[in-house]
Amino acid sequence: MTQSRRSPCPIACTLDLIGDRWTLLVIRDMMFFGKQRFEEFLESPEGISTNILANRLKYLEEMGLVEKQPYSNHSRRMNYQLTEQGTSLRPVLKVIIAWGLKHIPETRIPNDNE
Amino acid sequence: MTQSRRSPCPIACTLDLIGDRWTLLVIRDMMFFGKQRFEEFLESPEGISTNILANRLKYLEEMGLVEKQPYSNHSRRMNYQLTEQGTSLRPVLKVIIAWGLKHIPETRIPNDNE
DNA sequence: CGGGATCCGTCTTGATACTG
DNA sequence: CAGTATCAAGACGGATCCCG
Repeated sequence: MTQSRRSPCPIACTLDLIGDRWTLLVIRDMMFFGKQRFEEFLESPEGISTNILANRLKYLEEMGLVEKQPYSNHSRRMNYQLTEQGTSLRPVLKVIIAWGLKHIPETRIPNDNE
Repeated sequence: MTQSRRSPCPIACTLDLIGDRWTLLVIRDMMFFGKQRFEEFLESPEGISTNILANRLKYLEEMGLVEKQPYSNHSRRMNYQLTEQGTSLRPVLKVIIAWGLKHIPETRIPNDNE
């Protein structure tokens, strides 16, 4: 995952961060649905599997887009929250949503876990 | 490649189209550098390999984002051009460029084949 | 029970060699 | 020049296991 960059191009570098089929969906769940826990991400309709989710959360944490905090002292619950860096992706998500809604038939804003 | 959709979410569906490490770079080359031929895409600094490029071009054509035309009657040269659908991705590219420039160190607008 | 880690079969990726 | 064939390596998806 820590590949050296392919070029100085901001598109190439951004794709190295979030250019796959899952990462932005995890960020979507945090940003628009307020999800914070491992199990909540698993409930999303796309059906991410546990190893992929764990991998992406760890990578997002390493890249500084997500912060992990213990939920309390006495449980293993973890909270995953967007950092400021992560939140700054909102315009990217917004424009992708707009493009998808306009150009891909039968897409629509889903509910929480639909 | 013709997977059935994971959900009606516009983000998920858009990622199924362009959510990988190469597709948007090919579109970048067409949109901002005016590249049209197979060989030109190969010259980009990220170093896409020929089978990946052929695969992505074919898929983009199938999805209606790119059109392929013979360059002339007497050569095998092909021209790849963005369709209107493909061109409509410009705002997506723009916001990704802006995000990358701002949030990833040492990124910059590259020249043609740099 | 929640949050993973591990294993395994399958699918995808990518580098290279090869072809018309 | 514009791809296709081949093949190794890696990613994915699912199931299972493990640990507090």
